[in-house]
Amino acid sequence: MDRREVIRHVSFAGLLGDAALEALAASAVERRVERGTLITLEGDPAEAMYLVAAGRVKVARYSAEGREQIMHVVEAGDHFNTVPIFDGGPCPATTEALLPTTLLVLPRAAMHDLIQRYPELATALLHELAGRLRMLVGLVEDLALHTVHGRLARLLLQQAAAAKHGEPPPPLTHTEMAAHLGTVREMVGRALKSFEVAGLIALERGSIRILDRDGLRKCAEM
Amino acid sequence: MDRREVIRHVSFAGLLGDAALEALAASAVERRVERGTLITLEGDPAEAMYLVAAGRVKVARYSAEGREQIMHVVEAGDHFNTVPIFDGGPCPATTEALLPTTLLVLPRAAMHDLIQRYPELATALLHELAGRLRMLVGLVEDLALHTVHGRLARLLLQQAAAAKHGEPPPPLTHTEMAAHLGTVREMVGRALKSFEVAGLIALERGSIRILDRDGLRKCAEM
DNA sequence: GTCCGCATGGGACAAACGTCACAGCGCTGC
DNA sequence: GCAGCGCTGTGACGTTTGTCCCATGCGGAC
Repeated sequence: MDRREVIRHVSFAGLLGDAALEALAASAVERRVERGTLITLEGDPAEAMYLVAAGRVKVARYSAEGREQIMHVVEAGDHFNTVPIFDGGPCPATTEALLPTTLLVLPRAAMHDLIQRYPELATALLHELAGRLRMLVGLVEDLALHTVHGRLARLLLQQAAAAKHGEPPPPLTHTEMAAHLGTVREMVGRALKSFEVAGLIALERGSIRILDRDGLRKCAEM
Repeated sequence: MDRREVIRHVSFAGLLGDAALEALAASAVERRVERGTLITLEGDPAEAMYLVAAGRVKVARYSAEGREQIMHVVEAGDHFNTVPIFDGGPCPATTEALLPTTLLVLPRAAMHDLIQRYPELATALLHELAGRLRMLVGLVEDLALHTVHGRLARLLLQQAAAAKHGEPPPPLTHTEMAAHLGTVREMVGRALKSFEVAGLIALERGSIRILDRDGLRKCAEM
């Protein structure tokens, strides 16, 4: 696919004019990576931010014992590693391709240059970063103020909502859900089981069907 | 104090030219609030962002049972409620003055206008939001991947580091620490006690002295 | 087919965490 | 002084969460 075509479909393209889009496309370097490729490592110096042209990327941190906390999953049209480009620090998280992925690499210098020339780009990025901040505030609230059951119920409801809005996210494994929820695989399995015996969900091979949306919402407040 | 004088001392003033600073000052409305005043409420529509000219403001979320999770404490020269101005959503958190506080209120429309006229302002805000994001990623990691002991050890080390860098933060009560750490008062008390018997800290009336910095750093990894 | 890796299910147990209750202490305001 | 309030200290208890371990099932690679 043409790079310009890709750029036209990034999440914040609507806020940019044609000239800015052209310039973005001209500054980007394409890079294809396989599933499992580590794109940035937490703590490494950051030279670029990335747009996902196709594929999917996981943004996460890891404990010394190897437990994973996912901050965000970046879909096609979205960006990552944006923070260090603007605050000048090292990469804040480790990022890994979850699928064969095509990236557009935007070097720091190029971004700063583009922002000078196309102020609309700065506005668009402010919008993006603000949204990301809101998401993270939600994640903090979840982790600090709710039980695993509550967080899981919320995750299930979110997934269901996303599925209705067109883009059906791939079914997550228990391990992946655990990494989103700040817990471990076994807890997810047990919590799902308890939702099933309570009649809130039906566990089918590889997928979960919600039977009692309101019941789940009750659980979500724990 | 003169409003312009205040604006000159906001954290990101260094990135702005004189004209932009003047314009910011001209757009701001001053507001004084007592300690304990709620400035924004989570979920309310947002009309403005705020600069703290003097005082201190707490940004937090609350569970249904009343437990508090502090996202951030805003000191003089810093800003808050910035997210909803740029992503268009409601206030993401409840904010409360911890001291008698002087605010500069920057209405959404004024900010958008200023950014059009002074693109440097957008750059400065990108820098700010990126830094805030990095902080929150750290908070998420803490909550998801570390025990209360580990988080507390880190908090003590941070406070000590901040004290060395000139601005001695006010000693926190156990309840306040708990709100930072996503736990409850009793846990903080017990964890401090355990650090004391381990010889890592000395508990003095109202303040905590670090005796074994390296020992604390070890604990911080839990 | 067999083997292997990965996802799942589940039991037993231990550690971490939160709740409740109560007591003491120091300060402020009356 | 004394009452009231907020901060602290502590013990007992139950819940939540995490760890370890093993068994099952499924699918792809060989």
